[in-house]
Amino acid sequence: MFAALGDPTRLAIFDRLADGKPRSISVLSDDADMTRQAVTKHLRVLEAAGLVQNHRVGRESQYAFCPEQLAEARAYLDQVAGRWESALMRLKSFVEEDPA
Amino acid sequence: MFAALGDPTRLAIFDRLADGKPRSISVLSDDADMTRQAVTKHLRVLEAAGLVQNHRVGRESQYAFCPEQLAEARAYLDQVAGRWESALMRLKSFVEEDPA
DNA sequence: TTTTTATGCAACTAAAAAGTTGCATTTTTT
DNA sequence: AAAAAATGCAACTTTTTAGTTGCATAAAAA
Repeated sequence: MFAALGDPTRLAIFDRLADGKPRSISVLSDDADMTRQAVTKHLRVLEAAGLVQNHRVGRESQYAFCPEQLAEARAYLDQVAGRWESALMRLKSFVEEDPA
Repeated sequence: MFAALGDPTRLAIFDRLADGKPRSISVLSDDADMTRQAVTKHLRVLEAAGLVQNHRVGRESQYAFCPEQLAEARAYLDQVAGRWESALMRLKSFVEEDPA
């Protein structure tokens, strides 16, 4: 999922969808400087990563923001940051111990 | 920087360094199932993304966890999540308004 | 000082990702 | 019914990324 957000085009699409409004492939392709097919591929990568959801309505396929995986990514980063913090703490108390 | 964490090998290295202990390239290569050179490349990608820091001591080059960019990533995800939340709020109040 | 250990550089190969093109299909619109 | 709009599928090219190999160098150890 970091890989999915790692591509600038995908990050831009994801960011754009964060306002909650679902958008069709063609709408998302309009202001991208690449083919509709390329955008389609990116959307599928985002979908596979669980970052967006897709449902077909009539002839168009709407992609919408999906918050679950986002939360998971945040949780992971928090966990790493937490480990780092406690490592710092241990280091600190090690330095401060044994004043003799 | 999402791209840097997007590779499983790099994520593993990064995760491992989160205990705060700096490690040399060879130490990090020992239990990786790839060449030392490959690990070196990954470390440089992580360094370029500001996720780890490197400093040479004697003949070995020690890589250590670097928290700044991590915080930035968290901030970004928080911001996206925040936008999503307020979009939900607006939608909710739109639905609830105008009971007439 | 000879030998090991830890690393860097550069050229190369291989594989995955990004993007394009052409054509077919389905749903709207006219 | 015919035309237009929105997609999907598949094959293909291009670019990047991952990983390897061989050789050179600097520091530490014997």
